[in-house]
Amino acid sequence: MRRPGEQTEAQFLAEYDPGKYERPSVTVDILVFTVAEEPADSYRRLPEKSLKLLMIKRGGHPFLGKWALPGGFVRMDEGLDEAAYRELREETNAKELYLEQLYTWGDVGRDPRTRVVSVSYLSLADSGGISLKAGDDSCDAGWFTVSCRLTGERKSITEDGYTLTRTHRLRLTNGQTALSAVVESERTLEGRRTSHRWEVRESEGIAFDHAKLIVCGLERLRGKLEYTDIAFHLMPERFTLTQLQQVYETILDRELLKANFRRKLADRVRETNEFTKDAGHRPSKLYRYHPGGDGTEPWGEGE
Amino acid sequence: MRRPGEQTEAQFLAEYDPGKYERPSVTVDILVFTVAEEPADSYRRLPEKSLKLLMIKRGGHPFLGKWALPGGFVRMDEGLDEAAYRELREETNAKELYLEQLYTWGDVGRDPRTRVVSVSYLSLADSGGISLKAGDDSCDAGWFTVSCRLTGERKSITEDGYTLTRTHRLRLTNGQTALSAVVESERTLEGRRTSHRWEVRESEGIAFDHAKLIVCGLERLRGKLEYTDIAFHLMPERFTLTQLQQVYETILDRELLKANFRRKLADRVRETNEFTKDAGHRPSKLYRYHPGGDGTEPWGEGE
DNA sequence: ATAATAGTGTCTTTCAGACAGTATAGT
DNA sequence: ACTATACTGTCTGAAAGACACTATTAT
Repeated sequence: MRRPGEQTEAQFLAEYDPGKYERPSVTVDILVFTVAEEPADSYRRLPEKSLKLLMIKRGGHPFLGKWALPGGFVRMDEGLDEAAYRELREETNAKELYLEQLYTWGDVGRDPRTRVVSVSYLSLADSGGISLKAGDDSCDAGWFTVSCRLTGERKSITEDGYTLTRTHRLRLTNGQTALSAVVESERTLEGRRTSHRWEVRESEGIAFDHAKLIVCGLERLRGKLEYTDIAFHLMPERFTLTQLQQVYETILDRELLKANFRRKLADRVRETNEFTKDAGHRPSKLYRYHPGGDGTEPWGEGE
Repeated sequence: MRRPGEQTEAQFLAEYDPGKYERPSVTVDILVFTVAEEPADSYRRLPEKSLKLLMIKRGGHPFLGKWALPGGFVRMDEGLDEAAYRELREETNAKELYLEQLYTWGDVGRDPRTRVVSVSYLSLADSGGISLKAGDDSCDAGWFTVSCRLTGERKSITEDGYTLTRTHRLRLTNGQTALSAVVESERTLEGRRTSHRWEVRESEGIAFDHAKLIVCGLERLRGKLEYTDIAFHLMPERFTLTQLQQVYETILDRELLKANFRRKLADRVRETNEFTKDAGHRPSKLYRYHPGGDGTEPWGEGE
């Protein structure tokens, strides 16, 4: 860096020694969500839906036997998105998944091995459900039903601002396996300075700090659901409007009024001539996604 | 990773060799925006405002003499946000800046020295303008007036989706120094798969791929302006509603109707007993930010 | 008085929310 | 006939957009 006038850029690059400084490792971690149908209670009732998240059982240290998000180290010759796609292909048989960068986590102590900076991604699979690759000798993958509830909210006003602390209880279940965690989100305003921190308070069965990546990603998924067309990545090619509404309701964890929902999504959807059949009630028209909608897919990356 | 049963986690960690794999470097790059007043034309007219961005002149290779975003390598013992704050303090005298993570850039060839993954941040300074540190021997910092215009938009419909290409012309000026770039954003939908790429087509005087970080960050700033209270970080402690409106207009690059603007922001603002004076016209009431507003600062990170 | 900005009132349109009603398959 | 879902019509109130109007200071 010093005495730059004495070197051309080409000389500088030729003599550059990348080994001079110690560096963090860089990984990608991917939140793969899907909405799946639970077995139906009765021949008439529509099946319930639930939100699922793909987790991988760790086959090595650290956190041996705990469950982690799919992901891994970024190689020197691949971009970040590329690495995320590669990791996805290593775990699943799906090729065409939605993928979007979420947030980058780089706290100092978050991996016991060494300093790790982790770029998290959001991925969505259609409710047909993608198939998982047969587990290698040392690892195992599974879809976990996600439930995340706000269990506490505390706002304390200080003289110069406030602190808003929200406590979330995350539960992941897959058959007899149950994982859980308590994650706190703390938003502070002090004068002009704001900060937002996520902290894992308890974590049972979930590796690393992945519980907070999950809770944070879930909030983002909910947010984006309301102002983008992201939901269609969770749908099969053809679907009924009720199915679409169920996907919204499942993720938002709240009921919506049918008439209003249909009005709002009418311009993002095109009807087909097909109908469902063999349900215990009136058949329902099938629709396809129609992207042109209103054109206002809002800006940028990351959101 | 192999034969995990033979080792405890403690043993594994003790023997872990972080030097085994080659790793990327990790940097932070910060977009520091502010809105500044241009010198007034007449004693009566209100001064015009313009959006400014902090840039640093490179004092070493690579890109010697070009202008880059403030930033630098993340140290092994500091978190990402911490690194961003440290870099900001190294360049400016401001302590209390708004800081928010934006996006992480990790294309393979983006730095000629070595593989660099760069976490970009958005920072806002109030229009009082923060003072810059005296330049070191080898570098120089300055506020550049930002202008970014959409110069082309092309949508091509394919059989299975579409491609939307938008071309932006970015101009940065500071006195006689003028930098410019052409940045393309390409959004593709093919069946279920979507992708979004940013590409720098031309870049005059701007180091690395920073032109695209700037254009992408600017889009995010515009987006967030409309649905968060982010704008108040650009305001001094007390301000008039017209000043606040000017900040919105400057960033959005479009005029707003006064009555509607005031109605919309009424609940985020508290009046004081003070007024401006010595303007060539009716004095204006001064306001303060009132956070409680509607409480709906929407979710998560990044976003 | 005048120029320039400060600030208010109100009309219209759009849209979200709520809810009541009709339609139609399968058993 | 009955059940469960499919689908539509319409009322209300809130908010966005547009615009016209009044108020107040320094020169």
